[in-house]
Amino acid sequence: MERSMGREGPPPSILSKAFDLLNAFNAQERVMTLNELTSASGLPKSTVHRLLARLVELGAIEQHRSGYKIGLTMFRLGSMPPAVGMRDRAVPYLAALHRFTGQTVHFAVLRGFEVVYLEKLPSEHSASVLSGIGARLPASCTAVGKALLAHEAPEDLPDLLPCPLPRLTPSSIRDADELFAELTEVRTSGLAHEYEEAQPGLACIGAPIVVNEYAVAAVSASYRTNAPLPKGAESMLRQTAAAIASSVRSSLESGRQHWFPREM
Amino acid sequence: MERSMGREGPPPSILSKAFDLLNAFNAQERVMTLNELTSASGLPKSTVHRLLARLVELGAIEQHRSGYKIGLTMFRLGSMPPAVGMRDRAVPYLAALHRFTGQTVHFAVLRGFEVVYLEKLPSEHSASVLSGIGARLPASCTAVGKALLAHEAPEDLPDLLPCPLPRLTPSSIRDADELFAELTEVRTSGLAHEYEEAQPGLACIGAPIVVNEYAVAAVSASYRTNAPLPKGAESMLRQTAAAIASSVRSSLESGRQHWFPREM
DNA sequence: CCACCCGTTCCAGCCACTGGAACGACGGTG
DNA sequence: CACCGTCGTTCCAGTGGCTGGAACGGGTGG
Repeated sequence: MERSMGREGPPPSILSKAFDLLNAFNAQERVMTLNELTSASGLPKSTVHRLLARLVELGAIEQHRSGYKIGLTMFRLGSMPPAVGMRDRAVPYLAALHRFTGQTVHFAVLRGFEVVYLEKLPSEHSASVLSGIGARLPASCTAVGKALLAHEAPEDLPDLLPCPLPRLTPSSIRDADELFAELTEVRTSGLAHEYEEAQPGLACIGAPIVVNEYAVAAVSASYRTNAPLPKGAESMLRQTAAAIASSVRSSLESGRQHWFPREM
Repeated sequence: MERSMGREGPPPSILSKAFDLLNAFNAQERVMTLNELTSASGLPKSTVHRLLARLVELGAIEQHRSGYKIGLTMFRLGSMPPAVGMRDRAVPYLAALHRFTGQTVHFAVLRGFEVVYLEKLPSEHSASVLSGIGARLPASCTAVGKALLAHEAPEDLPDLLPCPLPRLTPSSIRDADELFAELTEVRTSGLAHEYEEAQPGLACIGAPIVVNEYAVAAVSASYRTNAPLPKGAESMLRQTAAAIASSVRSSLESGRQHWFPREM
């Protein structure tokens, strides 16, 4: 279908199809039927059926009265990335920040030029489904992303930046130099800001979690543009980030894990 | 290798090998090298190398300075099973129980004849690595397992029970009738007990989380056999289970999810 | 300098994978 | 009751992705 062009795509392996299928599940409808999966994944029905049977056998998918859902094998594997350990350490502090601000709190790491959300504590009235757990967003459009990019080695940045910066709203940064300017400001102030750059009507303050000179993750608190954050939010955010950083730092020293923080 | 016998195993697909590889990662050493994975998975080195390359491309595995670790794609998928939503609802109550008892708290669901641990809040001095998050244990050897089995339809039980009951210690139940007797007692008392049946020196009290006549999950608190639980532990356990049950129940009514609880 | 371990690459043969098409079971409709 | 649409399931011959032993190169240590 997309190989009609001269673009010689990589030969589709059964593995990539399997993950296409798994990725066809979305967080909203956690139980999907075969035909839904067929159209959502774009694979031939016959192939989907065969793959489902195999994946069920492996526990990656479970049958749910004539429907399918992600299985607990995926849950087991999904709790194994090193970053998850960091998330677990951070959660209590995130909860405190969440209680204090009453707004949506995010916790994310950087992968390439994207942020990946490891935790999200939603505010009461959160209709937003962007930025669910595990979701990826362009770093330049989010407060956590700016906080993380600001602490990357400046010489690495040009390699990371996609040539036309991806944008989620008209307010999203479009110019690389403008981004650089913001990043240096983030580095001095210790806080990153985002105003309707990811989603209209929403803004965000973010703080990096710095360990060994690197930002291993970032926290943020978002707020509606028509209802500002409580007064002490900024300092609370700083405290949260600092507390998580020292927790991570101590786990590096005492723990048996000898990897460097930047590779979470 | 295991096809030397007349046993005609199912033809090994690339998918099963991929999951063999993923399952070769264990929670302790979260970053593994190619040769470690080769021997841990039992696959030919060449195959492992090829699979790793593909899985890295898909984000299922990430490279970590000449090592490999589970990637965040797995994290994303691993947060999608419906049971995870239930876990998130339960965690605050589990934390309260954990604070009260000071001992290891478990939260698990039933899959076939095995329990799968969705959450584990370890006590201070927990050396035990059995029953990590996502791990599976024979239901008959654990308190959560007994609590869950007790609320299964009695006519389904014989199909679930493996013919020789799997045992983890000399104290593990070996007789099916003995198990049945215990289950009826669990049903009347509302609590399940386990004494050195999963691990020597450890015991457990478990309570089912009952919604719509079915046990959708179970909680347990474990304790050393030489240091009994605090006095109010049993009633606290009951309260915890009841609180989680009503939370789940309300999420079923208000929520958009219309599946039956037993299929978590 | 050699021995050893690790990760990487190569390649011809085979067989698992492919996906269009046909089938049978429901459930709603005229 | 006949008809139609939808869903899950099964079939099958062609083919190209998978296979894994073996050989290669780079690094470390003895």
